[in-house]
Amino acid sequence: MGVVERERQILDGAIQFFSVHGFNGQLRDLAKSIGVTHALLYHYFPTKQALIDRVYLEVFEGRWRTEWDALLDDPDMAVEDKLTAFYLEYVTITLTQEFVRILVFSGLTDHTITDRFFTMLRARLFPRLIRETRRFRDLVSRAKPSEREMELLMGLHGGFFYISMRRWIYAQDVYSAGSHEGYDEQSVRDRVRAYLHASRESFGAATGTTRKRPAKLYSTLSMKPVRLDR
Amino acid sequence: MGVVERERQILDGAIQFFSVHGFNGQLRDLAKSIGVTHALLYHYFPTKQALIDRVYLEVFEGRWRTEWDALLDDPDMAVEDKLTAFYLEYVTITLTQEFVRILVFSGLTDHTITDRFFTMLRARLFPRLIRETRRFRDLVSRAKPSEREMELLMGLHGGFFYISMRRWIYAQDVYSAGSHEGYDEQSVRDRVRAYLHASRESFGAATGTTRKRPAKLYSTLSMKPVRLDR
DNA sequence: TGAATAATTGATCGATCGGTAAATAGCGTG
DNA sequence: CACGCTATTTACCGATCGATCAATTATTCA
Repeated sequence: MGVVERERQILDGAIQFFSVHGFNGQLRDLAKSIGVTHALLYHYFPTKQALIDRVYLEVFEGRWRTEWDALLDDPDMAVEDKLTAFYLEYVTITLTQEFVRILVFSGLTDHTITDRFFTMLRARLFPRLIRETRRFRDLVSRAKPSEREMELLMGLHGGFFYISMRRWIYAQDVYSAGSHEGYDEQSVRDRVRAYLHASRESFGAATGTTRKRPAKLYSTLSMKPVRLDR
Repeated sequence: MGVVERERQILDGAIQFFSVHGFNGQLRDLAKSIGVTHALLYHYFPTKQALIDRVYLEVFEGRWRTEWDALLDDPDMAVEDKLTAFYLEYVTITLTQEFVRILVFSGLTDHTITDRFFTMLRARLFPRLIRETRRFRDLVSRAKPSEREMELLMGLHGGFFYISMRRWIYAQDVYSAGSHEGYDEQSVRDRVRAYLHASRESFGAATGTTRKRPAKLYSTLSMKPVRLDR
């Protein structure tokens, strides 16, 4: 077998294997699951740690779709539809078995992958969600989100993460009677609406230094490529 | 040292140790953290697995406060206050570092503790929360919750679980500027309100076989000790 | 105090597991 | 076919780790 295919095969096998057995899993067992001897692994990866690092890299990279930036920045889309569409994809594409389990394994030991992942969420996702949430209540502001604001968002986000916890960590059979084999759109929408309306109720009108704009005008106004605050 | 104190000491040390290092942690290291030799552990526990089983038992039992049954069944308390009070305690009392980390370690390998814990939640907590949610929308029904109804609830519940995920698995510093050192009451209330109002909006009025009662009457009517459906 | 008993340790075994290296099988090329 | 190179395996090393047990220290009690 060619060196590149074999490496690919080992990597895929390792992702699958480690996501199930954790990084304490034996290389001999991993090799057996691929159908080779454990000594062969050392032909492609110098140490176990090097293999683990590659696994980290593989499951992490490309986990965020660049289209999501555009989706979340789209000024013509209703906030509710946008968040619903996003989380529907996020749950099925990002929160896969391998990713979630490896993320949690990582979180329990070294925090290499969790730290990187959360840094990314804080940079690319949360500011956009906060901005859209404010937009939903006809408010435009670049002010740093209050902790209360963030916690409400974390409630939404964590609720979705919990779906994959139940699925891939606790091995529960999760509701999936929805349309496409993934999670049910209606349930995503329910949660998004709950969140948005609660936000409106809790933080309702703009005061002080924040500016308020009519919804109609704002929603058709092309948003500048938003500088993601910190 | 007396046999009972030593066993207690080993058990406490084991809970702490395993919650940090997982169950692959070496008995020699555990023993060192206690200040004894690893051979001594075998004087109190026949095998490593036996010790692990006791650890499972210890962290699991008493994790659910019996007062919570009464709290959730209290007919005179407003639903919003009740859920807020409950989750505020739940997050600080149940979702401790040792418990959450051991729960997750268990979930990643054998599912002994997660299965038991979820069985308990499904028996003691979720039916009560569904009942109270329905009560909030002036509805009394023993009908099996629809999957949509359950998923909305899972969104709330999972959001709270996510707090301890961030804290104890991902080692993020979580919002805790609230009153008592635990989680902030306002943020709990925000989420509970979001959930309850979304429930009212989504499932609003009673139809078909379900019965509807005036809120006033219902809220002062002493609820029979509720049979927890399955 | 001293013998009996309990608590604790040190030494050791055997299996596991990451890593190494020599031997072998497979394969392309002149 | 033979040569050379790569892919793969077999055998082995050394450290780790659960488990055992005889030896040693502490404790109890007559």
